[in-house]
Amino acid sequence: MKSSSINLPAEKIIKREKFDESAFRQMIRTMNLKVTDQRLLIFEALHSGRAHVTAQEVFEKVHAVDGAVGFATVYRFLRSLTEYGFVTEVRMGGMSARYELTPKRHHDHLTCMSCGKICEFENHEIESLQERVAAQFGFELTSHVLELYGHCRDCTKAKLKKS
Amino acid sequence: MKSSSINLPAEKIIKREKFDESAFRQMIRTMNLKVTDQRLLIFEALHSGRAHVTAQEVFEKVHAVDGAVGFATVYRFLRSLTEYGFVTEVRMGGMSARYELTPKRHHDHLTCMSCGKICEFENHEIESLQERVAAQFGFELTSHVLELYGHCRDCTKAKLKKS
DNA sequence: AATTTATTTGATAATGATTCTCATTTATAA
DNA sequence: TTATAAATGAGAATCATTATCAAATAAATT
Repeated sequence: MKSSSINLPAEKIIKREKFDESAFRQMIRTMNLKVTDQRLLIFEALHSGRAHVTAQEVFEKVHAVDGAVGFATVYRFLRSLTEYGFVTEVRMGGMSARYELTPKRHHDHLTCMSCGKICEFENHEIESLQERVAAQFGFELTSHVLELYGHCRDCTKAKLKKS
Repeated sequence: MKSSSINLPAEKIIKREKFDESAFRQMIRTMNLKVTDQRLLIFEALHSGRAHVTAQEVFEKVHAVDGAVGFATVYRFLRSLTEYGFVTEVRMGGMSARYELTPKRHHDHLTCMSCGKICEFENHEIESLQERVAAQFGFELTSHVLELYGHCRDCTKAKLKKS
């Protein structure tokens, strides 16, 4: 899909906790799945580098380590992880899904349409207003998607300079 | 895509203004496009029936009137309309895009995951909190997606009765 | 350690949504 | 009425994702 959407360029690598293999093994067992090298590699790929990756990107990282791993395995496992909530799926427009290890704290995203930078934020006021809206309509809320799009300071400046 | 997502069933038909062909002709000219029967049919399809339709659904409605109209024409025109903002694209998870004639007032959606009902709402407090968040990160906001998911009163009741 | 068995895997085909191609048709400006 | 750039429709192409299935393997059991 070439489409109207932006193509995300590099994103800053975020500082992250040390890779804890045994924790991942535990998660896999929690899902009633078997611990395999492929699955550990997928976890490793999710854990290092940029926070929001496509299945394709995960595949490429895993493939670089073990060229025998196939697409299907990556997609399959990402799906399981998403179903169990260990991984969160983020979608922007019609682009391919991006995945991240579910963060401890819930957060939403603010994306720069120029450079692709993604900022994470949490805002309790917004959350509770959402609950209120749902209640007004008699809904029980199960989840939500809040994605903000705009231009970051650097890109706004850069654009001004050009014109 | 069978996937994890729900398949939207029927949605209440919303009361809408009278179909105004000349207004649509005007919009087409504004886009620097030519007025064709196909395009008027597509407008007609968007204007009547449920508010949020897929390209496929639009195609079927148009096709029922004129069996000669093709997919491509529908997709192409929906894209133009979306680019010019006359139509708004709504996406839920990995499902196919749904389109609606851009409403006069901006609004967001609250969707029932059981029956597919879509409620529209607007909440200025949420909007301005979004602006505040963006400002905190030095972003200029251009757009946002806020989709709430849950279960409507009827479906919640129905589920309770079953168990 | 060897055996068993249900899972998992990878290659590849299939799918579904959407876009592209291109020869033909058509709206509209002149 | 004509000229011509734009629009159309049929079908191929693409892209992300999922399904299929025979071969490989984790882990429970002997």
